[in-house]
Amino acid sequence: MKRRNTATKDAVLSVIETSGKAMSQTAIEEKIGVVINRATIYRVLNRYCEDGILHRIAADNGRQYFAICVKCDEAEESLHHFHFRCEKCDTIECLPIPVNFALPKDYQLTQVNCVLSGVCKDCA
Amino acid sequence: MKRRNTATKDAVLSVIETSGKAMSQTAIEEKIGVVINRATIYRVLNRYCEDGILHRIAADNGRQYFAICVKCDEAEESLHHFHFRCEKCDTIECLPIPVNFALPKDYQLTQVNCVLSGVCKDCA
DNA sequence: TCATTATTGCAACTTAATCGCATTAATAAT
DNA sequence: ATTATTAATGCGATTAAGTTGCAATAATGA
Repeated sequence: MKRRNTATKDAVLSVIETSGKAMSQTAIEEKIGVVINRATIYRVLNRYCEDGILHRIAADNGRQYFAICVKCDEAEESLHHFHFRCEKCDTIECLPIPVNFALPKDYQLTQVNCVLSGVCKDCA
Repeated sequence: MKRRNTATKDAVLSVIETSGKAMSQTAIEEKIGVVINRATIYRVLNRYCEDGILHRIAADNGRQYFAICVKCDEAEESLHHFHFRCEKCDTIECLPIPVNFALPKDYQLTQVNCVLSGVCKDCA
């Protein structure tokens, strides 16, 4: 399944890059300027996640947000940082705060999802 | 809005207590033994959350889980612990690991939701 | 025992996300 | 440059989680 370059893919990534934050499908659709089908946006986002370009954050509002992780090319450990979801502007940002924990014996880890919620500095 | 005692309420709480873990509505409905409507279970769970009996965990699978927090009567800080979601047995447990972080200036915190996922000790 | 109103069940609804399928279009082969 | 292959897209339908309106039921207090 070799990937092809399309305007849609570029546009989606560009919107997220510009925002500098993690975005939901809805937010991307609103900001992207052109009309792109919802299913297509989700498929583009899922492909980017598979390819390690984006990472997915499951927020406590039950929705998915997608972020470009500047450190995704480094160790997996770099994924272990906190996210902050602002309830006012509906965005999520990656905080430069590492998540530290020691899992009890015999537990196998596959995912870390730490989301703090409240009001961000821009909306305070 | 004074609360009334019902068999349904007791049964729901009892199932969660017995499991010793956080449970989803689906899991509760399966384990509870009697037929209780989905909407009713959600309403019971939401009421328990309002009353501080249960707390709600938003898992990275997009679903809600409900747990009896033994420390809910203590300081709010006690809520800041990690949860572990086992992908095999579909339960979430509260880990005795505190979540530590220092929020950047001007951020206001209202929620902490930290979920680690993988395989728990019982399923390993 | 009766009145009040919280609780419940049912069906409909909302929202997030996915999926099947026909069509379009990016890339590789000729 | 033309054609063949198949990834990507749009559309509509579908799934799943959770909520809501409303009428019926039942817990509590008078």
